Amino acid sequence: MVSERSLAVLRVIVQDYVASREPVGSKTIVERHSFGVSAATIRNDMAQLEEEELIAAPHTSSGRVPTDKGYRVFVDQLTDLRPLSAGQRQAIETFLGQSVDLDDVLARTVRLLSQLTNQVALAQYPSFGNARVRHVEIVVLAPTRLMTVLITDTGRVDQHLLDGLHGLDDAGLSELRAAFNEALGGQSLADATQTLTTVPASIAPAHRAIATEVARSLGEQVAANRQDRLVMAGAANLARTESDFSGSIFPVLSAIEEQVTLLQLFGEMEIDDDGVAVRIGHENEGFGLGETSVLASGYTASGGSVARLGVLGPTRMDYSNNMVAVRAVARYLTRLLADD
Amino acid sequence: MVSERSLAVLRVIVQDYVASREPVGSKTIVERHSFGVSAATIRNDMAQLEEEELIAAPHTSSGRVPTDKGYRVFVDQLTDLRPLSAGQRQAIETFLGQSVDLDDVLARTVRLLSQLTNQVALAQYPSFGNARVRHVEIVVLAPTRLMTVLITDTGRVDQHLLDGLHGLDDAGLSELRAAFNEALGGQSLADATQTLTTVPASIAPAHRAIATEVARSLGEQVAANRQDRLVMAGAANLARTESDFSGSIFPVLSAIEEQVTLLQLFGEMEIDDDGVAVRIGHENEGFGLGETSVLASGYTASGGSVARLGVLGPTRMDYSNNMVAVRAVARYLTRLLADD
DNA sequence: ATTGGCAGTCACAACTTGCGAGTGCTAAGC
DNA sequence: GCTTAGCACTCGCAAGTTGTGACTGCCAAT
Repeated sequence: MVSERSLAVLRVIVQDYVASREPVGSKTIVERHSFGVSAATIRNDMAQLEEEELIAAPHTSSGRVPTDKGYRVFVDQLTDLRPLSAGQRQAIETFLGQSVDLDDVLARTVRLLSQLTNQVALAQYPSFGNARVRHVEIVVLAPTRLMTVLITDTGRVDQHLLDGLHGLDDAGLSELRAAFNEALGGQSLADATQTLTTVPASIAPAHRAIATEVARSLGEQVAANRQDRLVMAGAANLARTESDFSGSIFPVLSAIEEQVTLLQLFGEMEIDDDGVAVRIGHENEGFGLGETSVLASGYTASGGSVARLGVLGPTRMDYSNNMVAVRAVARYLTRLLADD
Repeated sequence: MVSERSLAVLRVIVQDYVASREPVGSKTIVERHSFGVSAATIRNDMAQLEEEELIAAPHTSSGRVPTDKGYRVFVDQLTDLRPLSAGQRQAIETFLGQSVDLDDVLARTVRLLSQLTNQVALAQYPSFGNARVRHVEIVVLAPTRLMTVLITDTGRVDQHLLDGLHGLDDAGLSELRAAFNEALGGQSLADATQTLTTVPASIAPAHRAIATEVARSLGEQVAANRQDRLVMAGAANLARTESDFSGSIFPVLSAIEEQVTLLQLFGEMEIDDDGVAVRIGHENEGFGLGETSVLASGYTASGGSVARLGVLGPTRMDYSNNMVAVRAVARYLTRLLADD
């Protein structure tokens, strides 16, 4: 079992190592922190911590470095995150307050978060949730090519191309447009999926084939709401912290370009009430991110749907500070998007 | 003046250096290429090239490396770019052919291009050009918050949020929706800007204030068509080629996150008929990209508007190969987007 | 349980050395 | 006049060497 003081020692080891990037030894600890005991005692505690695999020595007779397990214990012990400074709160409000649309809100959010944390920031687009169909538009791009546009009352807009269609005239187009809008307008997306299949039957035979295609296309758009998109900012911060990665940052950059991977990773993280979830180092091994940690929180969009946002960086990061930033931004975003 | 053979020597120096990343000496040249002369002669030619500042020696008595000026001469001499292999053509077609909408086309394009070149690939969204208004939608997100959506017949969709509005009921909303669609539908964007200002006058006084706001919002959307967006892929390739940059890749990554910068850079590049423009090294100094080269070509979108696409990478890159890839993808994209 | 002391370990930086690649120059050859 | 062989010279780089300093682990004393 690790003593209370040993945990305190772990804490300062993590803090000092994160701050200085250098293995920390017993002597530095007693110098920089007032433990009221001698270096030798600290050494005994460190032996305990090493026994439990919370810290490790990069090479014999050098200072110690936290292991992933050590970071985990450290993070789990963090309970009272101290709030942001007034200036930082101010920055969030002024920066996000000027957004013009959802795209803009999220773009600004990730830029802000990456600046607050000096890490890569990620945000997931909110899913449709219980949105309703606001309007359906069918646009002719070329004689045989159409685009369908689906607008929901949560402000999301989806487009889809259709090609290789024949025999559609202006009258038919009007008929289709009217029929789909009539049938779908105001319906929830869940209902719309059902309704869609019945529309083609009500269309004049001459255009029924096209109607079926359009229905299929819209169906895909409705279905597509689940595979959300992701916005990202601050990838340059990875280059700054490059030396925290054993090899090149190439695999890390590759991994974060794969949005699918990140969405899956986000999806696996369980966020407890109002908090921030943390995945550390090897816990992300399967995603090609074994040397990075991910912090995530959730925000609520106007439709009531919950989406994720967070930061990603080297295992050696300032967890305390970054958790505060992620939580604060998530909360503010929820407030901003709330139906006020 | 540089002799004909000296230029040939420059050519092989560039090729060998790009391939091996090592300064190339006179001996290696005669070994690997059949010039029919001895190393000493090559040395004389190299002295000529050095005189003209086309090559330089990293340190006394080591092989030579092309200067930016050397790359420039090399690129300008490239005339007959040999076409892509059949397999690569096939890859382009199958990969881009499955796209579902414009977002998807461009996302696939940059991914493809970054794979073909092993560099960072960029593509600019086509601007509205001479598009026409297809439909205007006004969506209520919350009692005092609206979203305006503008759809054009080129398939572009723009959204904009409005906040702090009061006194809008369902009837007013219908009136606005009808009035704006009636007034704008089918108009070119240039005309729409004028028309917009006249709409509020036709609205019942109770909603005129809101109508003015909506008109302003739509006006901004029309205006926003000129500041285009950019998509990007393959940033990880920068990490792969990291050693080609003198310091860290941090400044480079920072620079390419600034889309404004890149759009400006693209804007400054003049693309001659059906070709590929190249900016080398220090020519991009002002953009914080003094150690990178940018290749760009243009493609034509359905509206007839021309947008840019290209790749960015370290000065030491395979210009020949990459120019071929950029040109081929640009051409295919134009064909794909053409009204066929 | 805590402490001072001490021997032992090991990474790292500074320095030295030898090697090899490559150049520039000169004088002779075609 | 262009080309060539030969040779002295220059350096970067890798390998080997040494000294230093930071730590640890253990032991005996408090």
